[in-house]
Amino acid sequence: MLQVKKKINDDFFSKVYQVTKCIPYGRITSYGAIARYLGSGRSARMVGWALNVSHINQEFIPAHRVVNRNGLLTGKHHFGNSTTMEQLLVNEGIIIVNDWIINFEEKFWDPGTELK
DNA sequence: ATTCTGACAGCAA
DNA sequence: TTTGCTGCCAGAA
Repeated sequence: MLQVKKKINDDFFSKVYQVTKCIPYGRITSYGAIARYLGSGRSARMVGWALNVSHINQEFIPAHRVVNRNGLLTGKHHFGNSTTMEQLLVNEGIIIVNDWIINFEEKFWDPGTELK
């Protein structure tokens, strides 16, 4: 059918939510890692897009644990207050200085490796 | 229907 | 090395 309405519930977004919700406490990952895990390595933008609408989701999505591959809190501005994301991460043991995750590699959590 | 944008990432110059 | 463009997919105007 032409009008096959894609259900967001079973879409790329949902996968992003699943993976994101699987991120353990005190761990972080990158958009690219998630995108790669989903099969589209270069569709990292979609991951960010999904997280953008994740706040509409009923479940709490630890989107603050998802940063770009540089370990920079690029999406901190989308958490209401610019400090919310940083606060949450710092609260989980992530060391952040000037929006940069110092122990990024240390706390990095790869869905493709950790999750299966 | 077409165009632009978007919480990225990779590659080229 | 740094800067900039392109690719990716989906949604909004």
